[in-house]
Amino acid sequence: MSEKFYITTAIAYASSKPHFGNVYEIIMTDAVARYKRQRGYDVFFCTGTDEHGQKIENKAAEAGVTPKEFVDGVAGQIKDVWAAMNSSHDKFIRTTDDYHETTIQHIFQKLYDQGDIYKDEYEGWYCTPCESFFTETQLVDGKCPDCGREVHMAKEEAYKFRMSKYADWLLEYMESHPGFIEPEARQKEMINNFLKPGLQDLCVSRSNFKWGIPVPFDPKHITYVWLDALCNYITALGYDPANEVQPETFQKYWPCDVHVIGKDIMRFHSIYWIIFLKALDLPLPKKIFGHPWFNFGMDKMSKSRGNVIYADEMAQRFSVDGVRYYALSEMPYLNDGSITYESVIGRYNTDLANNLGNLVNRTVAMTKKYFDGVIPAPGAEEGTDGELKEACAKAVKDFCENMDTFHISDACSDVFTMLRRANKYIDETTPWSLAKSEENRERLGTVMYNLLECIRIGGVLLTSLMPQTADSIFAQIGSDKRCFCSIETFGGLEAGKSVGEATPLFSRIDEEKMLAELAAEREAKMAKVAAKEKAEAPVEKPEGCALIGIEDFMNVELRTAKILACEKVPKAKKLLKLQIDLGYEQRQVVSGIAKWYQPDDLVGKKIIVVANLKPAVLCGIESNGMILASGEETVRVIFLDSETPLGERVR
RNA sequence: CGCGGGAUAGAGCAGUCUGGUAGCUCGUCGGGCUCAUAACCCGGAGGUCGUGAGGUUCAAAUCCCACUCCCGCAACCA
Repeated sequence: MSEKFYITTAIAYASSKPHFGNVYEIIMTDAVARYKRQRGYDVFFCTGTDEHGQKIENKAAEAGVTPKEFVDGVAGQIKDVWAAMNSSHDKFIRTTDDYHETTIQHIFQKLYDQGDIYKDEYEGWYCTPCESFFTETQLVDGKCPDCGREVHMAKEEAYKFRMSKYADWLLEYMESHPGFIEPEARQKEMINNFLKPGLQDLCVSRSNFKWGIPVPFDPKHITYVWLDALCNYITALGYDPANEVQPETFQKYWPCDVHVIGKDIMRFHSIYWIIFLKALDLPLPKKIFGHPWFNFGMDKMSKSRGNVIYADEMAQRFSVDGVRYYALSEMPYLNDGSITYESVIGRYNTDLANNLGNLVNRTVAMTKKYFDGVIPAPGAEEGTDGELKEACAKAVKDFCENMDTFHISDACSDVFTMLRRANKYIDETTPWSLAKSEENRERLGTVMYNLLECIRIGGVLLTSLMPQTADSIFAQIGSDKRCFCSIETFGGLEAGKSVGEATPLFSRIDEEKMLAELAAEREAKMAKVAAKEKAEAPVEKPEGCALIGIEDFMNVELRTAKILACEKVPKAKKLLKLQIDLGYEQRQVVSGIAKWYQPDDLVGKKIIVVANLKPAVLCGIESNGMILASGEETVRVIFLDSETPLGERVR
């Protein structure tokens, strides 16, 4: 019986259609899954959608549909994009699937019964009109990020998971299991940033919105995202703590061999997920791989920049395999990759059309021409035949090593190095010269055979990266020997069979022309976005706050002050540390305006401060007050006339 | 002094663990070939290997030390 291999992607959040950056994960995971299948593993490849949460609830409300209707639509789009990328997943789980919801309730109950989950209070900033809690960092100017109104400290009952109980065990586990998280640097990040400082208990329920899985014994609460979402990896296999015996699928495939995730959610997988599993007394996944992201040129992709690239739209231009190959070959192992149309077209033309496509085309065409399309039997080894064979053997070996360690772009280049060697081999052997005299017939046959065999080996390797292209290669060289076992030694291709039609695999792209088209399209998109913004801008009247009496206002003690000294807070990106003079006393204030003001430019300026604000500590530095400033995207401090006396009350 | 990764030709990267001629892809310039998709093959130019006339060594991109700058993670707009 063959060895199993369970591989997952993170489930995609069903709030909007995924763009090219989001699609890398499914392509990469699919490539690994296909590769493992080829190597004879019994693979289970799972992906899906995360469909609960407040953001979806809000988006649905905006769209005027129920949350379920909303996620049905987006999940459909996501499935379509996955299909457009030719994903071969075995399972697509949705967190709104009934078996998942039931099981999550059982899991919640079990963890509660055994004391890992306990009832507590959640404390945070609460916006009453929005019925929402926010963390410190979510607030915008100390106000509700959604409606801009005042928030206040409030408590709400909530269920928490006792992470602290498992913290020591996990630290010990991570430190004794190098390679558990890859790339290795990410494991260090987790240990140093989260485990060593100590773990906070995690809030696992919410009661301020409804769209989620109800807590079974306390239905006014719903299960908060991470417990719900992460458990998809086991519910998808049929796990349920209520089962006497777990189903065969679960027994067979769990534990997971690798969770492929984006580096941004590493923390949830490597800490919370592992602890949940420990609490459920289940075996741990063998590996978590955190991949980087694609940026557009130097920028993050965003709608307002007009640079969002959708994979399915790209596929219309560059074909599915063009997109797959680009993503796989261009993404670095550790750091973020960058996508530009120049590089997409470059990869496509150089590697796919010229190196691969043209090699197949010229080889098949010559086989047709010189041997009537029948694959000749090879004769004695001569000249650089040995070098070609060595190049093939090396490619197979390197490719496997790189695929096994998720160095996908290196694996890509292993194949193309071999193909380049084959092109060179044609030049070395000059089949067209050999074809001129009958006495070279056997040599010519050997050369053609070697080329076709080399292409076949390439086809086997490319099967996981570019499935459709591989199909086409095998059709053209007239072989269906596609298993890995057939390329362990050179010479698996069967002589005597007929090659197929020589059809170009990838037709070259006119770079200038396409870039012009793309530029025009982008401009149109930008114009649309700009027009939309313009149309919306004047309408955008702030909601404002509730009316207050003069006494409320007078509770805020605003006073004039002068900046005596100012410096950057060393380790902070956004903070400036100011020494201010109120006339009657001097104080230190920390303000998040470093992005807009140079420290020297502020010294001597007069400003307004909130003088009776409770002290706070930011980045380890105490702040006693707040400087008045306006704006969000661009912040402008409110400066006073230089004649203004210090310490005056502002009203 | 929060933790980690990095700086190598115009661009993107390998080489660093295990010191010993600086390499690959793209681009560029020149040549070759004509089977093929103006493709393919060969050659040239282009590098103080971030800085320190630092340290160790017969020998340093590689090991050690100091510094500068970038990036990731964390923290942070009172």
